[in-house]
Amino acid sequence: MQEMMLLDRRTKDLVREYVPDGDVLDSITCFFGVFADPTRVRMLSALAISEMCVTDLSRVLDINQTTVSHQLRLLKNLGIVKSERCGKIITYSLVNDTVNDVMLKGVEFLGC
Amino acid sequence: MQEMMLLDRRTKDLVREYVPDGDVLDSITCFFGVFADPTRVRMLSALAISEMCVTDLSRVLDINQTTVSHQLRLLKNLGIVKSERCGKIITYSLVNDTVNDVMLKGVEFLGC
DNA sequence: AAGTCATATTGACGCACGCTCATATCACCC
DNA sequence: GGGTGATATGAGCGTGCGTCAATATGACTT
Repeated sequence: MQEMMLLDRRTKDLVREYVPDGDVLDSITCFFGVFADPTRVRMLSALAISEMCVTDLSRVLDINQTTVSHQLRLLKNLGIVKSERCGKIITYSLVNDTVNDVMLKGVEFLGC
Repeated sequence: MQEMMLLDRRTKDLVREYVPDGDVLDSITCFFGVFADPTRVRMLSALAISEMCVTDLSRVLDINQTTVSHQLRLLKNLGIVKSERCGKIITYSLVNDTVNDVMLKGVEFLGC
């Protein structure tokens, strides 16, 4: 009935200090979950090229308008995209470049 | 019955050229999906501190051994972690630093 | 005010995924 | 070979989530 760990005390302390948990962990998983869906990745990649309105996104990517609207609201709530109304057209764009950097980091790892 | 797009032809071409699809898109979403789960993020954060065996990971993070083993297999299949057997102990570690970089990029965006 | 286009909302459905339990395999030591 | 600790596997379960259809709201034009 052994219950020793191979880990030394110092490593254990580092783990307890640096491994995220609670709200921080939630934020992290939630953030990366954004890029775990093909529809959102395509939308964000498109927005990285140019700001766009809902209808154009829907047409150029061939995704249902309802779905695009749905996902844009989600992305906006997470502070990843912003919107600007101009008459009846609402244009969406990335809040900043960090989001695109993250995607590129992923592509870098994948080597494609 | 309008069906004009606001997008110019050039932007449309860029979208068709640069927005990922097919296998590349699958790889991307699959990769980021790894970080969309709290258990995996905790495991990877721990492995970023030090290589570890299954049991230690399980104990130091308070996660069922079975769950740890399942997730490690998944991470190994994706080329994110590697393992080295030494007797009956199998030590797992990150394949390279890029994975940790990705997590840090996420944290950078979140500002926490 | 009516018509049309742009966008948003709601609800229902289906599916993928992570967790857990039970069990199996593997390696070491006496 | 039997016992024990370490790791892996497989099946079942619950649930969260993305999509779509239908509908609603909003804004402009004539």
